[in-house]
Amino acid sequence: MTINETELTKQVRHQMRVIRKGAVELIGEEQLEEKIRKSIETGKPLTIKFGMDPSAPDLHLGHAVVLRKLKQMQDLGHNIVIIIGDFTAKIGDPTGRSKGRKAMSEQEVMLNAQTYQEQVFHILDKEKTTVRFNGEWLELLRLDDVLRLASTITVARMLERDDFKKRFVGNVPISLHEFFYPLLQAFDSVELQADLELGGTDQTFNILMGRSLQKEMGMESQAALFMPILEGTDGVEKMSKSLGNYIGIHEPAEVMFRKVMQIPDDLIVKYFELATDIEPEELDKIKEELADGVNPKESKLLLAKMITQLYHTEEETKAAQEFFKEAFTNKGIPEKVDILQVVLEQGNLYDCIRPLIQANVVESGAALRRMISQGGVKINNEVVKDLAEEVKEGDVLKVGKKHFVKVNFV
RNA sequence: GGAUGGAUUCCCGAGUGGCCAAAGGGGACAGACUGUAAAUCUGCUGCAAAUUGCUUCGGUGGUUCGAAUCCACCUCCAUCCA
Repeated sequence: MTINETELTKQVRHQMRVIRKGAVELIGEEQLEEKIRKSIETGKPLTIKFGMDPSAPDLHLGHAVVLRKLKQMQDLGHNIVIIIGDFTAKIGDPTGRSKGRKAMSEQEVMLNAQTYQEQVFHILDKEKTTVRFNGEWLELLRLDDVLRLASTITVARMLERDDFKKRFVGNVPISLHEFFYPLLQAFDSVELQADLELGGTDQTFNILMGRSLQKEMGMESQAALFMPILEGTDGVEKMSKSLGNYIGIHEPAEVMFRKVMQIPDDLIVKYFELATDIEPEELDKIKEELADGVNPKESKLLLAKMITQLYHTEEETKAAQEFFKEAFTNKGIPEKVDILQVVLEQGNLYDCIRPLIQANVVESGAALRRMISQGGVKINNEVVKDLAEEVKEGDVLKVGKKHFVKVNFV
């Protein structure tokens, strides 16, 4: 297949534009352009690396920012390689950590990797994605290989890393083996001969290490593309499961919708940019409206709808919106609520304690008592005063702000 | 290897024999106000069918009527010296 120069240049430009869109930074831009040109000429796709730490198997919108970008590259015909860091999980990524992380068991890692893959393919095309475990090659390294790796970087350079520096200055322990995390994951790039690696800006150090290590090993350096970090629902910290400020991509539509509605107003635009496929013109319109003092709730409703719809069907999304409206705007009882099975003929709230704990509605009986004493528990929209309160078949309990359950005696 | 300081509840941190389920702050949660936003105010924050009982202050054992607090040993961390 021959292709003329003008057409080639056009295609290269197109690809570069797709790649750059929404990214914070692209390092090795000319090299990448050259690689893409070659790829089009030879018909050989680029190898694009994305590393995943199997400690957090629940994917959320923060991960989705990068994954959606990968999908776009996949659509351009490139080869996505997901590296599951089963071996590096033994160290634990020190990124953003203020203390060391406990090593995970092999079983845990495998289980997480499994869950992770299932979720990744909600976004990525399974056929065009390769999944590899870095234990495959890292386990084969000999001590002299490891020493050679370690010799490519100095302690001073390592300590430039923000998280290490903070810990060092703050007298928080840094184990020597943690220094190997960036090195080993850089070695993954060497092994794959990656052309491009993607990650959040928090991965800057790690990914750049891949570049320098490849060069050290006499191969062409990968380009590095950094995507912005998405803040969680608290609007301050990076979205993460452990901070509890995340919106999981597999969460039920109602939960997803509610959580999006919860984000601070000044994050609305960023969420549109990073978590939806909104057209630039439409986003401009929203920005204008926000500036004109239109109630941000309106744009947020649109945002919630768009995000929910990316991961759920249209009906589910609609139902989620109805649920939100009824439960929160109207402070009523939504139509669709979870069923709480209580193994008894009839009873009172005491009998519901165990089932409620099991259903993860409350943490403990004490927590339920606390909420009752503060007026946070309702039966059929009536505030409950104490635990002896009668509960009848079909009653709807509202516990706290967001839990609705219908009681079903069995 | 030596010297010193340290480990407290989700996090930070006070507590050095009983008044300690443990100050204060952060976070989380609940209520008011709202747009389930933000800000603010109030409450609340080990468990248990609960004026009481049970389990918690790095681990184990001890002293004592009584231990987060005293003693012994152990584990881990930091700082300084080598």
